[in-house]
Amino acid sequence: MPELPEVETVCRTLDPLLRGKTISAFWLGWHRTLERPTLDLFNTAVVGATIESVSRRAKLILITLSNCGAVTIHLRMTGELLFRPTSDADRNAEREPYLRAVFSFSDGSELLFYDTRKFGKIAYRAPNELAALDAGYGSEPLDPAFTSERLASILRAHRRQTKPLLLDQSVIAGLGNIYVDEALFRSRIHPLQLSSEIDDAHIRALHAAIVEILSTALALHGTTLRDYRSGLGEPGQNQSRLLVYGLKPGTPCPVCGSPLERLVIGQRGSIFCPNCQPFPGPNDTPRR
DNA sequence: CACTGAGCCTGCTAGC
DNA sequence: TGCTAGCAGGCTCAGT
Repeated sequence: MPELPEVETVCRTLDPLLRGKTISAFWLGWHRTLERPTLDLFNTAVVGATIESVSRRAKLILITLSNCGAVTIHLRMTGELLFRPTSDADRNAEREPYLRAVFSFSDGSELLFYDTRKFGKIAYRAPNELAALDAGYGSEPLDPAFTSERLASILRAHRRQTKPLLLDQSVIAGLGNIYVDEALFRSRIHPLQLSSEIDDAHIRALHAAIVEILSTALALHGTTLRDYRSGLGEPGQNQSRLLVYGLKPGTPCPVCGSPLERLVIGQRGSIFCPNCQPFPGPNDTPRR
């Protein structure tokens, strides 16, 4: 599932390819893929517009148009954007059933949106809607402003279980289930640990883990477990770096050998090592 | 405010 | 081997 590094890779791939292109037509294959506004209003806003840039906010792809509005695309679980230099009749025959939308450009190229599970969303945001959209998202973890101190203030501003807090896009933008499990494992924090009660050393470890994991994944063009592909159809290479995500409960911890455990937290499967990531009980003495 | 659960979807897999 | 029930989960919304 695409998280920050995967979405960023898609944007970096597509930006040079789409800049300056004029949208000549939009085709919609599944009505719920278009989130807003109506198809008529979407066409009015988008067809004839020229693309200024492709960028990312949280896990959202922003295609900024010449009218200063933007097409936003959320890949959710299985969405894929694929650029094609020419309109090809048999573009991807076996994938055709999952083609949900197509942007055609005036030079004959096109941008295809595939999405097996139909969770992905395309929308148009008028210029005056973009500030509110941006304000709805929290800190970008790869922004230099995301320091260990910033993370500490975020964690202490809430009294919540740490994993759901890290997944909350309005608090920290771009983290998903894979990278949160990996970051908690590396920083030895139990996913249910109360965010306001994490000590300084663990906060520093968590900050370092988040930045390191995301930077490495980005350098390797993302993690491909099944569906994820860049804007040119290339898989990422980060999957070999995952330590615990995807392992089954009972599997020996890669660090200490204890059996890993699985919990469902906020409707998301969570894998962790009960020995490396102990849940701090009420009488627990502070750990060094 | 924090948390829970339903709903959206369909391919894959575990278990019979 | 073949079938089916349940799992996978990002996000929104309603309810406690």
